[in-house]
Amino acid sequence: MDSQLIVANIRRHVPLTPEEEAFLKAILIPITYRQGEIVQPAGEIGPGMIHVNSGCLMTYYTDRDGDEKVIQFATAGWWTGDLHSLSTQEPSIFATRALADSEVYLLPDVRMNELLERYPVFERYFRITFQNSLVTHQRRLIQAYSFTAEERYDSFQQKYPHLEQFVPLKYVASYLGITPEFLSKIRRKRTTH
Amino acid sequence: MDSQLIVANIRRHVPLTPEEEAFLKAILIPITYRQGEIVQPAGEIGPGMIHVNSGCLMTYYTDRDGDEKVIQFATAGWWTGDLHSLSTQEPSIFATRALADSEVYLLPDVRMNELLERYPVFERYFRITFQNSLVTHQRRLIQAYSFTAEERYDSFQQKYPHLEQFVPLKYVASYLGITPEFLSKIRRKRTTH
DNA sequence: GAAGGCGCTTGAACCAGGTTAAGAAATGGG
DNA sequence: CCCATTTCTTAACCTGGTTCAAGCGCCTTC
Repeated sequence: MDSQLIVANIRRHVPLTPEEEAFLKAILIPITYRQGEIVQPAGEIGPGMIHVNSGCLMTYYTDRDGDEKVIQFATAGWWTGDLHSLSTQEPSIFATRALADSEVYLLPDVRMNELLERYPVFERYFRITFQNSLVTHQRRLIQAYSFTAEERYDSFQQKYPHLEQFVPLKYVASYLGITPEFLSKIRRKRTTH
Repeated sequence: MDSQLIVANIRRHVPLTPEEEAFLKAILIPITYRQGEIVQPAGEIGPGMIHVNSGCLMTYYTDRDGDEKVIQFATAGWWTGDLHSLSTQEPSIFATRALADSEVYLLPDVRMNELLERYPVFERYFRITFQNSLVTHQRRLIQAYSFTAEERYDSFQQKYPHLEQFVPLKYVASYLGITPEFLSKIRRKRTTH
């Protein structure tokens, strides 16, 4: 597996010395998953941050009725991981699963702390990353409250142009906060003009 | 105005040397607002991060229909500020208003960048702060999609036990993503057993 | 102290989206 | 290749929440 993507992504936000880059590469653990495999089960303490190199992961949780509610999709270049579990060391309520064959790098919790302590440039990098992610989450919250399901579907299609082709629609519906049946209605309206 | 609270809040997450503390204090600008005053209008570039020392602010935006949609309330000890406007230097779509007489510290954008460059401990502090805020936002997103309005109202009352007494109910309704009329109905059901 | 103006409530009609159930289409494993 | 399971769609009906319109209490302000 090739660590070009992750290093390039980091360099888009902060400069890295050869030493910093080498240290990062040394602690990253490459893992591959087949479509459908569980990357991280619910109920365990999150092992660390995961960077998607190729493929697609989804993070979800199982609600009171046993339905799987999708929190986010992570495609190439994205970070995922249960931040709450990582900072409190409590078991995660989220699970993560590969929706396609995927290559990821795991940045184990303990190693990440080492990385942050030794090289503050990574504090900066993650500060910026979390800041950006916060903006995205704020926007989704606004959409959840003031857009209709159909508008959210539009915006999903724009944000993830390829996902709809290989992600089961029931997960897309879940991500949008609607039932698969209602997504079906929206899609029919689209195709029949 | 007294900077004990903000320093204590930062110290809960990272250690500060006297020098770091002094520099921070030197660049913070204390401002007070009367109830109802605009802290930050929409359409301007965000001036920086705002830390609430006392009182209460609300951040909202005005949607297509001219309705004010509340994004968040910020009480003593909270940071607020338009992260998107700050990082892109685009005009903010959010406005912030004081819901009660309030004392805040403004950390101006340029000064914040200086602070982060000189003292990486603040990169760490904000990394942790944004990380925690991300967890909160994730949770609200889950609530928006899988809780009923009534459950969201419960959780609002737990999170902000005092707010309901002095915040106009129409803003509470907006924060919950419902109309004032429907909040009224929920409340009636509560009081009449 | 009358006249607004604003925030809150009420009720009735209405709609976006959910529920249930059943069939059609796709997927996958032996 | 075929059967079993899962996923997707359709349709009829249901409900949480909205919209609209009116009334009420409580500040202002003249």
